[in-house]
Amino acid sequence: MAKGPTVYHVAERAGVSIATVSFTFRQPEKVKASTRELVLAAAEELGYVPSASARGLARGRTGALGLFAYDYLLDPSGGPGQGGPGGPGDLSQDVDAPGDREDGNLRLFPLYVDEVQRGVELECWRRGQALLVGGGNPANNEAVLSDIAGRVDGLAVFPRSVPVEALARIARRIPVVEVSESQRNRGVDHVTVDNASGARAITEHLINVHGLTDLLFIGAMPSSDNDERLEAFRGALTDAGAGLGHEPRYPAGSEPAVAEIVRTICQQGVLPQAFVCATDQDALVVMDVLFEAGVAVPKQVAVTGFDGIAAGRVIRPSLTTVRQPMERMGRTMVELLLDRLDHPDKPPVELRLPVSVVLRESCGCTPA
Amino acid sequence: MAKGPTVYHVAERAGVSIATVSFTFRQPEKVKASTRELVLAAAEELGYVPSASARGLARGRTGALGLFAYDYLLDPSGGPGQGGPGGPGDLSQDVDAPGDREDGNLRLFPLYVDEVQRGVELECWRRGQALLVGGGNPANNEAVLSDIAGRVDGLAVFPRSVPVEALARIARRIPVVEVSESQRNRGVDHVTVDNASGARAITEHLINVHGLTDLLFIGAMPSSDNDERLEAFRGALTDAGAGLGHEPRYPAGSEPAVAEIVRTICQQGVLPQAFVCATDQDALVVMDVLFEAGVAVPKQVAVTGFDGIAAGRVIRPSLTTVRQPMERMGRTMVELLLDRLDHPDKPPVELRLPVSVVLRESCGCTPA
DNA sequence: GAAATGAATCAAAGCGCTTAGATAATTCCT
DNA sequence: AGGAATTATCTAAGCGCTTTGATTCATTTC
Repeated sequence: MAKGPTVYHVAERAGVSIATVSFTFRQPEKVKASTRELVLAAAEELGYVPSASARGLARGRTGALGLFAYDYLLDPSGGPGQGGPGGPGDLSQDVDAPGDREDGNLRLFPLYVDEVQRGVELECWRRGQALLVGGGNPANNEAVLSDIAGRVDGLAVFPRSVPVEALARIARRIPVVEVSESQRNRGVDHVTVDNASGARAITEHLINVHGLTDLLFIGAMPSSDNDERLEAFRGALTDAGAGLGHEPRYPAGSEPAVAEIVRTICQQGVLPQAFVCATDQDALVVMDVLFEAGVAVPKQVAVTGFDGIAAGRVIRPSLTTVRQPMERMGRTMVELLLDRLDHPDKPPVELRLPVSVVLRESCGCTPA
Repeated sequence: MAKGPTVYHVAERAGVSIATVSFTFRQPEKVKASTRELVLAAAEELGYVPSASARGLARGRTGALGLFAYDYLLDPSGGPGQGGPGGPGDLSQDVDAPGDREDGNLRLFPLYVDEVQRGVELECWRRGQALLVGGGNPANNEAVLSDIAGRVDGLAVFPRSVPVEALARIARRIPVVEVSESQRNRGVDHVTVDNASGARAITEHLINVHGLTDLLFIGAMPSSDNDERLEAFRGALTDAGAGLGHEPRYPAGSEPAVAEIVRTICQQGVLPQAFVCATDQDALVVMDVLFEAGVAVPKQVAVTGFDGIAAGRVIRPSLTTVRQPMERMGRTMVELLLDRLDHPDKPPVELRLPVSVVLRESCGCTPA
């Protein structure tokens, strides 16, 4: 590509100074209409496109926001450096009809994070904000993160995608907002959901509507969200006067570990009345194993999830779950970031968004 | 945010020149190991994050690729400035269980473009490439586009998201790759699929396997892809010695127009044996209307689509279609872009990727 | 031990834009 | 008409980094 035209070329062509060219684009009202036309025409003829690098350097702001989107599907361990592959491989078979796999790469899409990402994108677009979407790369995660940080004015990150120290380092330079994980990274803004209410509501539903009291809580990865859900689960059980027939099996450590636990339970024939899963993904794993073991859901055992991912309404039986407002969460992250840019000194924000219980088939309800 | 540390600060702290600092990050092997440690330590302590703006300006490259992703769901007319909202509103009800709507904003996700976008992202991440995802905004589309163009070294665009002239203007500065629309924008690289083979194969399937000959081709938006599909459809019919019992209803102009046409056909009781739709989205509209009209698919009439979007395997009956390798297409776009950066003078490339027929329920087949 | 060779570091010139502050061109009054 | 008050434009100083060519330092060779 021939090096493109710059302000200098446009200025010369229009017979004005480079300052006027700049003003024409950044503060049109400061330039006399006739001059503006001149400059615009020159720019048009030359095919001038302002360099964002130069602008960013001069202004001290890049004008873009960043999203660090670790790919949980490539590395289902729940985060970088926490374990190897080996995850929802066979699981996706339930969802994707055979032959629908893309290049042999089984994928379960969109996931929770994907929908949040969608929200971030939509909100940025709505505001005409440039958005840099960075990808976690199991290998050189930190390098990528640092690269992105150097390109943006604010950064949105997903839970456990980044080591705390690295995040803290970035947060010293630019605003950072994290979704979930309210406990960690106390210096940065957070967007979370009301895990407690959700978990309590769905547990009480199982108890009150379906008359189930022997419930087992299970989940693969530890996180503050999951901790809160377990806590509320316990609370609901206690309040209902029901004991813990089955001890929670959380954190199981990984999805294969969850599968193994459920498999063992099936073999020993000590099924609970319901599996209350920490996340939808966990629930999918559980249902997968139950299916293999010939255990009928919800007839023999109920299953519930948490998140509201798309796959949950696709599988049979469809998954009763607690839905997070994922798109809204993404949008909110953008709002917080932009707000923080204007008010760097406001104390850290932690927004909790409401959730809603979605009753489907897996708990025994039959939706319309 | 306090203005962050720069090369100058790091250099001073480490007792070297700024050049050495730069070398430490860009060409580590040129710097003596001991010096490197010194610099790295200083950078670490200071929390130094290199400015991408400055680097970009100095190097003449931003180091990022761009994706211009017009949101077809916000504006289902198929492109900016082609019509208002009003589209798959009720349609998504088939897919989303009630209560699953997000903030009243019915969404059908992921769409064709979303999956291609996914491919672009994954490939960029894999290569550690920064990716700027720009959003089309029905209002100031061109401004946004220009802004993005100024931020990246290469741009991937979706069909009909950008007026030809605007695209041409950009393409003079940086490499551009477009997905589909092989006819337009002849100066830029293209990634397309073998529309003809796909359309022919699925048509022949209807004819040979299901013995249907009275087929109606229908689609909302005109595009070179759809043109090719219609062409192949006609060819298959001719070769089979079957006439056109029903004239193609393409381009219908919009999704509501498609719905209207099908509705009329139902009322007049002149149903074809099958609706061969230009896209999956068209097929979903068709099936939606047929359902309302009480026409059984595939019993009374078969329906086929083209694209292979996720929704197609979710609805009942599931949609027989021609699957495009969407993720691969996205990945290919990135490859082309990077390749083009190294070889600016190679003649324009047009890659055609193969497609595959996916037989599901809507044609009368019953997949495993 | 001096010259020659190679390695490591540095000085300095931009990259294309923004934006004070200075200057020039208009407009408004009296 | 002449000067004050505006308005429009320009001059010039960076913004933080990369990179060439020069310089310095360390090592090798005769």
